[in-house]
Amino acid sequence: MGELYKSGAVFADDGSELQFCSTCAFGSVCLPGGYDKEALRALHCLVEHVGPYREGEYIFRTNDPFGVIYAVRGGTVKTCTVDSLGREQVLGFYLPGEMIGLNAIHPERYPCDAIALDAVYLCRFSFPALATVASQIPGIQQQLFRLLSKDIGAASQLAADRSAEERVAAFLLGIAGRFAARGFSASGFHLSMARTDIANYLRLAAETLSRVLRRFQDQGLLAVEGREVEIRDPQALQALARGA
Amino acid sequence: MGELYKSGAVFADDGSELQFCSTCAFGSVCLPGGYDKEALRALHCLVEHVGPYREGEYIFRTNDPFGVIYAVRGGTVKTCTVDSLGREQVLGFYLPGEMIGLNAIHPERYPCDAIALDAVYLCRFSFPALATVASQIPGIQQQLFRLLSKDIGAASQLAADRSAEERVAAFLLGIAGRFAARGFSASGFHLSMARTDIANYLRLAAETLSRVLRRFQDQGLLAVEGREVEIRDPQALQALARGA
DNA sequence: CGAAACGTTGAAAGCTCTCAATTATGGTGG
DNA sequence: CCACCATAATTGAGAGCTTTCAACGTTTCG
Repeated sequence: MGELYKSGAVFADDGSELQFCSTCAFGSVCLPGGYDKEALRALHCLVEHVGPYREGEYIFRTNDPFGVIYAVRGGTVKTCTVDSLGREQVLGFYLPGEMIGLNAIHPERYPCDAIALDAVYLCRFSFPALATVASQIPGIQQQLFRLLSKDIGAASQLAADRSAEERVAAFLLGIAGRFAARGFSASGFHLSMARTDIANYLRLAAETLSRVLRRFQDQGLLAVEGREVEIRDPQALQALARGA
Repeated sequence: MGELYKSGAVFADDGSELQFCSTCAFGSVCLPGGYDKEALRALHCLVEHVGPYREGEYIFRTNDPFGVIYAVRGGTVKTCTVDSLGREQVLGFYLPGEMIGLNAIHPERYPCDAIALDAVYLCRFSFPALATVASQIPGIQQQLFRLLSKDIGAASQLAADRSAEERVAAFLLGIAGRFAARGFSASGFHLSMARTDIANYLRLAAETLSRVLRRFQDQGLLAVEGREVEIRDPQALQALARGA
């Protein structure tokens, strides 16, 4: 439930802590199997577990002053902006293990809203504190650089000029890959976001997305029932995603 | 000219060095007026001035192993990818003071080509060395985080779903702002990139860009002669960029 | 059960693209 | 210095993909 500030003393109860970390963006530097025990302790010292946020709840809002970043521990988050005409633009979806708020470092304010799509649990890191730790532990600094760099790539990917089919295929494969990376099935999964959100994220009309999904189903590439997706022909989808 | 490795001893001849730095992405932490003399020395110690690259020359290529990032010292650089079907996608244009290569940290390979659009001079930083300095000098680490975060914002901006007119208006104002930030005129400037590149960057056909520019001229919003641009009605452009 | 939100399907309109032709522009060689 | 070619930019017309508008089916939940 509520928000628990984790003091340094918390290291004792390792069990559950490490569970969380196994899916976290800092997992690689943070896990006990890893060689950097020191990093582990430092991180655990400054992390706060927060949540659950319920569906529709805001984690932060556009223009909130920046101070913390989050790792998703459970659930799904979407980030989005609303422009001056009131048009919403979904910027990203975040699954367990992924990081939110990195795009706020520069403007020093969150440049988007972050909204829970289901029950969401997060790890919260004070960014100044994290930066301090990062300057002492190279692995953590490195990981932050990597995460930031990765987000540039993700945004560039989204900006690519591609057809509706390419976008949808790439999106589904992307989600599948991210689930797979966390040990879930890459062929069958549940989408926790609405069609409208997916369509908006892909810069398509909801109707277009619907039609593309139907076409893919008719071609036997996948099966969709509501928010349940089963990928039947990853090869073909891959080809489509690359622009076949 | 050739590439000069700057040893620590170089600090002596300050004049020209500081000239360069005044337009560099590290200017704020690096300039002598700033409070961090130490940062200045550390950076000067590991920077290499390289160039000129001539128009069309590659600074790095897709899949080159990552090792260095660059600050543009003079000239203009474009970055772009070429997808499996041979379609080019311009990712960005970089003016003096801006940083290239940050999106290569994560994949550990450059995910794009970087090509000189005119005579280009760069400052080259070994990234590992820079990271080491960053862990010793908080201001530099902070600046790197900022630069990375800023690039996420830039890429997201590009990914936004906007009409041709919105894109073109925003692009021109963006360039104007970046020139202005460096002390040049924001109302009149020279574009060092071809129409095709601009169009591609904006995810438009070259013909569409041409038509939008004509429309803007006919409406008295700007004057274009070849690559010379004069912004006549920034207000109106701003309104268009926001989606009027 | 019924309202409301969500998702799908159909038809028509629109914006942008593609194709084609024409006009500049720039560099090269005579 | 001018002719000439190659490249870049502009303009026009038609096609196409995606969007918009509208209606209908479905699911959720009070």
